[in-house]
Amino acid sequence: MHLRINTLLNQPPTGEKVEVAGWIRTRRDTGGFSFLEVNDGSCLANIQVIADKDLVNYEQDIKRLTTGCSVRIEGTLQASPAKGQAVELLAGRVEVVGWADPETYPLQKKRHSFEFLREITHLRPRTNALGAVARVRSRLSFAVHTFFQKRGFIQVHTPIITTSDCEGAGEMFQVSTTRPHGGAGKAEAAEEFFGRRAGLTVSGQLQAEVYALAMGDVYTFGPTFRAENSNTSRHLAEFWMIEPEMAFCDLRGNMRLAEEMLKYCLTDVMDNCAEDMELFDRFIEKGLLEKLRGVTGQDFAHITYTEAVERLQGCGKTFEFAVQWGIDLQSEHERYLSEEVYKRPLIVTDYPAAIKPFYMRVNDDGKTVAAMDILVPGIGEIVGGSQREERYDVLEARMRAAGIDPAEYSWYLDLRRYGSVPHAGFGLGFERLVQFVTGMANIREVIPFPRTPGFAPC
RNA sequence: UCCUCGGUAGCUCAGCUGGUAGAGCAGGUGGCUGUUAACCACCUUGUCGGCGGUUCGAUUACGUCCCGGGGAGCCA
Repeated sequence: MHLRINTLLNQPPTGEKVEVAGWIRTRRDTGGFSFLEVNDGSCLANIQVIADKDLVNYEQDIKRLTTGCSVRIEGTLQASPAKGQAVELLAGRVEVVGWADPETYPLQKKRHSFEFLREITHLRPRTNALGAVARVRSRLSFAVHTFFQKRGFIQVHTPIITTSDCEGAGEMFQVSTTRPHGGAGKAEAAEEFFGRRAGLTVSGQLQAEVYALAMGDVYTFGPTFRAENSNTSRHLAEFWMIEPEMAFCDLRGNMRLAEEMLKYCLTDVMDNCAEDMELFDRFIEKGLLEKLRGVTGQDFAHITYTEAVERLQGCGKTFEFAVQWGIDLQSEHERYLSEEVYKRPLIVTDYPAAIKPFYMRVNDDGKTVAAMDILVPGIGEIVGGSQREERYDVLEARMRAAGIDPAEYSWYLDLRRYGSVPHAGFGLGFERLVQFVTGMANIREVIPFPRTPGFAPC
């Protein structure tokens, strides 16, 4: 039975016989033996293996080992006489499990550009940076669940195939069993598998509300799909979203939860992925750890949309797009506020009703809604949420005003007809969180298999 | 989708005003008693993103399409 390298590296060199299994990163020959750097993905560090020339297969196997070969090695853990590692493995047996022809294997023992690695999506987790991203992503996911579970939230698996659009959330991918050219002019809707138009979910929020109004505090954490033709370093056609929804909760409670959750996740990752975070801090974004500690160490800033507009109009800075009440804040405005004015996460609340979806609760002024966006330096909007409209009449009127047929959403309106309560929730793009935590510039590097317009290789 | 900059060896890039290309790394061979971006010597590698036109001749200038970077819109 082999041991994971991360556990081995944390063991004292007892001289015990152990086995590791992993992939060769580099081989260095020195006179009578070779150094092998073996990585198994359990941690950033490799284990250094000493393979002596007296090993039976030294000439025919070990001296032919190159980057990417898989090996199984039995040996004794010993203290390393040289600097660079505390322990090393003195090999007693080196078995080559799978060769990797160096003439064609694309990965080298040097740095590659992320653009190049994206072309070999299936091999890139074998690199330091992408491996670190994978571990941090996994830990973050765990932290999200831990955070909610500790607070008694119930996880709800909302549907991936849905027939209700979450208005304002972007274009849906259609789900259909009918072939594009096989319709032969028949009534297509009647042939639909679900008897009506269906698509991949753009948000689990509406269904999460269903369970919030039965179970109190719930959350969803699953894949989400947007058929938008957006080509940026912050957008994916398939991404993961975290959406808590709380009954008997207002915007204030919603904001508090979002802030606590972000702080919990950042702290957890810094505590549990120190080695990987060190890599990001050194090579990906200088000052990353300081930035993250700045987020966990102070309260988020708060400003209303109206105050933000006044502030932007009076700041003396000229923007490409003019700032005017009633028009949504542009990226440049959000960046200015979070990066230059506050220099920390900023929560903007109470947006004009006209630019927000129908389900957001109308404030007493009749012009704004109880919405909140959390803007984070470098990423922009990372959280979007609101208190939901719990008043039947107001909600129905808002739906009609938005051109939505209330009959289509009768199930949603029923939640207000029977035992309605004030409730609130938010959506957090998981990949944007991973981006913020790792400092990775492009969102395509923080999801294992990115999907963007024209790109879905495997 | 729009603006903008790019696409040259396996990778990262150089190539002035049109005359079919080069450096580092990687890879191969040999050397080296502890290396860790190993080191030293020698060697190999190209439909110059695709297509079309201009030209005696296009990697270079033109048109178009594809892909990537940066920015914008949409948003998470």
